[in-house]
Amino acid sequence: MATQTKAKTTSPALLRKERDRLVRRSDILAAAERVFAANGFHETRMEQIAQEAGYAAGTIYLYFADKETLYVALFIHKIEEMVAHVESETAPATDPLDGLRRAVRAQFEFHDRNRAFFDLFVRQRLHTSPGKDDPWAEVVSHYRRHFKVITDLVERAQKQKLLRKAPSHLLASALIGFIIQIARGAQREGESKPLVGHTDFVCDLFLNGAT
Amino acid sequence: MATQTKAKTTSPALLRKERDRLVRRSDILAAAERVFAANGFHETRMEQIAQEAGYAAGTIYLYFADKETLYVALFIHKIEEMVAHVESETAPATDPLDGLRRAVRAQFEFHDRNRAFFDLFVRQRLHTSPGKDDPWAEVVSHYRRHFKVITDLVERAQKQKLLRKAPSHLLASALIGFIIQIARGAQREGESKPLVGHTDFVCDLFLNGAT
DNA sequence: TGCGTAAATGAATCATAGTTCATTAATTGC
DNA sequence: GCAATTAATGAACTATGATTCATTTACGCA
Repeated sequence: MATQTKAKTTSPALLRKERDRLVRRSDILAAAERVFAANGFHETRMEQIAQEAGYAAGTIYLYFADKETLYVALFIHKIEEMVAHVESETAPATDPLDGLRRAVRAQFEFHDRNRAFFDLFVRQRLHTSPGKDDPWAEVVSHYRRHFKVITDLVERAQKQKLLRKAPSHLLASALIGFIIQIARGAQREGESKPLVGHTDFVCDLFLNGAT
Repeated sequence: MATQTKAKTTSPALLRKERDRLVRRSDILAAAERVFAANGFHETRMEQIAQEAGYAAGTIYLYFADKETLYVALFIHKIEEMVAHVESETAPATDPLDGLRRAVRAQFEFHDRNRAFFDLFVRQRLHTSPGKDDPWAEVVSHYRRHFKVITDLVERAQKQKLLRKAPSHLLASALIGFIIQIARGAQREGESKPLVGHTDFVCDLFLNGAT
């Protein structure tokens, strides 16, 4: 095989090993997502995750240091997915308001595809006590990226006088808060209709008010 | 003793007993509030609550059946407090829009006085799996009362053509979602300014939109 | 086909906290 | 003041579940 073509790394079928390992890691992460999303962190047993992934309990520890590490890894993975989705859906926007509409839709889409996880996400404590090197600090910084996508759109809209003058983070909060609240309401009342259908209403209300 | 003056109940200084017991119960509840609010349910040790209340660990069990019962009791107590506050502040309103403004202010006030608990509250899972007699079902019904205060105001405003035609629960969600999101943002960024200051902005944005 | 390495297993370990309850202290009525 | 009743204590008991690790199994390579 054309393996060690160049330097020290790039082993032969050792790459396959590496890749397989990542695949298995992903499988565990996927199983963890299902179980954590259904039951929350504390109510989830490592045993359940292992079972869901088709492994024995001990095996998970070959891939993740401990339960919390696994949980944080899952969070970061999912937030990245969410941000990526919103960013890519937003990219083709013709103007900032179109961008906001796309962001709202993308947000609802992610939601509809990740009901249980999203609930976990919005219920996560997002303020880390400064001082210790809390693994959650990383999650918070990812969360900020998500928030920033919206804030940036708001700011661009403001520059073009499409939105009123006001602290952009407050306008962004209004929009995001509304989305989350609708989602949680639907969850609480056990509704199963997709949420994307609310996109236009949300945008209209946000832009024009309830009057 | 002038005990059975009339019928069966109303004992002499047995009433004092009863009252004292309730006071001690309240003390424990207050201690529980501080500790739960600071650390969340799972991270809170019964030992801590006992200490905070100035009792030994076992004593709590003379007043509450177990940890969850205590937690639920606290929740119900606080939500009642919140609803009562919002209702009483809303009552003197001259018209539905004034009522909404008062509700927003009252909500922020409660917030400012109960930061930590409020965070606990908004992060609580509010959808109970139907089937079992989950003690949380009671909490959810209390939550609904809170939500209903806003919804009713919205509906009255709609009847008077002060607000657009739209499902009242969605308009209410917009308003509540915005309030919650602002509060969480402040918490996340460690801001300590009171939130009541946002009242006018929130109302204006809700009524007139971001344009 | 057989050996050496890497991966998986799952029973055993260990730690943590919720809860109990025999004992002690306080309070009340006579 | 002194039993009797009630409340508080906190050490001990349990249950639970995360994590470890000695053992087994599977796999890659010659």
